[in-house]
Amino acid sequence: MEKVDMNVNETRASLNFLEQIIENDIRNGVNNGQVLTRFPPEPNGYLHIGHAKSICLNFGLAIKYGGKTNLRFDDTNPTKESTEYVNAIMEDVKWLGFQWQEPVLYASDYFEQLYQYAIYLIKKEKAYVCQMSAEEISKGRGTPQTPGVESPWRNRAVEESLEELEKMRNADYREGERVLRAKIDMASPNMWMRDPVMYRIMHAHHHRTGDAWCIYPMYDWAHGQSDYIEGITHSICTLEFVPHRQLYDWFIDNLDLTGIRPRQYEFARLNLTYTVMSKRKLLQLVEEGFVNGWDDPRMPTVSGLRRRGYTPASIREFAERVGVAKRENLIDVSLLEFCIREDLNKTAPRAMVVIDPVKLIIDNYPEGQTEELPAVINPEDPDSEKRMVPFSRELYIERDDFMEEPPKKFFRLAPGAEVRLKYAYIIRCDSVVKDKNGTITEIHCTYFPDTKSGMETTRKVKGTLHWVSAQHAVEAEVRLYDRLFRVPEPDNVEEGQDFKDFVNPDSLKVVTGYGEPFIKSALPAQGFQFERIGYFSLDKDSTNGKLIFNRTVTLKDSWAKVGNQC
RNA sequence: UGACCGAUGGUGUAACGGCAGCACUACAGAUUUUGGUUCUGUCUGUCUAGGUUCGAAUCCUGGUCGGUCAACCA
Repeated sequence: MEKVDMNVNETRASLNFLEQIIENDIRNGVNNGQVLTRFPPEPNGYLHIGHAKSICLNFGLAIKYGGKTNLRFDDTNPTKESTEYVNAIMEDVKWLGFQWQEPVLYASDYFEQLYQYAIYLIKKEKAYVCQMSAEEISKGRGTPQTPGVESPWRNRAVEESLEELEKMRNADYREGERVLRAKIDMASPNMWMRDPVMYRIMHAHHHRTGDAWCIYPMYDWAHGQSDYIEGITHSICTLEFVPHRQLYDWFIDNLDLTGIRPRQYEFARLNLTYTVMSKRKLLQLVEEGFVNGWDDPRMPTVSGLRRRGYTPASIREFAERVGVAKRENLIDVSLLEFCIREDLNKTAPRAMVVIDPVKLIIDNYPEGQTEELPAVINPEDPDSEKRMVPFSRELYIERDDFMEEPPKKFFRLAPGAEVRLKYAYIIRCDSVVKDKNGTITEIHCTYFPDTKSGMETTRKVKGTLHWVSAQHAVEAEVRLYDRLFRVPEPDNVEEGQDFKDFVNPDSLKVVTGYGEPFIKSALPAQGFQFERIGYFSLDKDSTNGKLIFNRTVTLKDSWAKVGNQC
């Protein structure tokens, strides 16, 4: 007995508030200790990193406590929803590594049941058909400080409301002419209790139910009931739904339901610096051509992150580190970047690629000679295999790796300086050739044959450079991605300013670089690390037979640092 | 100035009446065939005023600050 308590206390120390709630419920035998959560996206856009947090939470909780998670599409507003979004969402959830309880569910599966529930409430005199206009209803609701006024239709006969509702369903009315309202309390301090709308008329084609319905339930009249029908135990949503909870409970109470009682809990949604997270705004970026689609690698969408080289594990880790609480937060993107670096560092194959090439010629290396030098594919992996890298007299190195007049702490190549070429020899720079504009076109060096990689040598160098053999190099089209926004809080700019004014015009650059032949054979491995340049991944796109890489410029990488130093 | 939610380093998040801890960031050092990785260290924190208590980040009261709510969106 004592031992159990101690264990509880020990594990408790690291539990978030939702885990505490669930453990309490299990301990108290609530729902026989069953846990069934749900992830309920509206299919009106692609999932973003904020949804990923919710997914990890809902699925993670169920996994931790031996439960299941439903995937339910909250498809109650046909004008905004589509099958394209449904499919994209399913793909993203699967890609993140989670399995929902089959089958996939839809709020629209319950339209008939909801309709019957509505009849029940009308008969109980807890709902009525109102024929005020949207504007009148809104006005009648009052303000948070002042009570609203009751609708003149509020106390109409039950039979009348029943008939009206049927007429609504039978398309006897145009949009806006009738709504079904719950009869609660027009003076409630909670605006959502002032006779909220349950059904509205929409003569719209639904992506699943087609034209079967012309009345559609509102969120509040669909969500809790869907939870109940499915037997959801813990219905977890974001903080802005806190005021809805009272209504959520009211519907369930007044329906006199006797099954598993779902409970709503709220957590703070994710906010990220330099990132817009609202679906509405992301849709604008897509529609107005700021990006090339929902899955543009600069987008904070799950599909965008995927194309950018993020792994499912890194996103799950991020969700874990971000934590769960009820206070507003603004997470630094550097945490997300840390998570992908941490993952890729352990798993990503390495290769050398030169993005901004300048030719380096080793004058004392025999013309026409080629050597195959062994290189480690992944130094973090003890079992890593080796690849052979061709070496010859003419190489490309990074333009930034050479400075004619180096500052004091510059460890790389400069006139008279010595550096090691990774996996190869130590070289010394003797001279440079420039074109008429003063741009360096060739760097001439001497190599020391007795410094070949693996040999003992007394020569000490501070710098090591990556390189590719000019004649063997594979040409690669490289896409460099920077942050989409220039400001930390694009969601929160000053009044009168548009978040789109802060889109970074340089967020995408396409350049041609040169890579080892190895990268060609390693296709289509996901997640590359290029020596000293940073992490790359292969994009799905491949045009003109060229290799396309995503470069995550915002990831920590010394290449960018050097750029800043100069 | 209605109701509700919240307030712990630059950023997140723990501590549930008993030593304010962890991670990210930043900076410094060590290692390094890339300035990466790895390792070590440093800086910085309980919104405020009272109260309860041997003892308060934690409980109570007032204040301050931030957020949410008046769609026939979700």
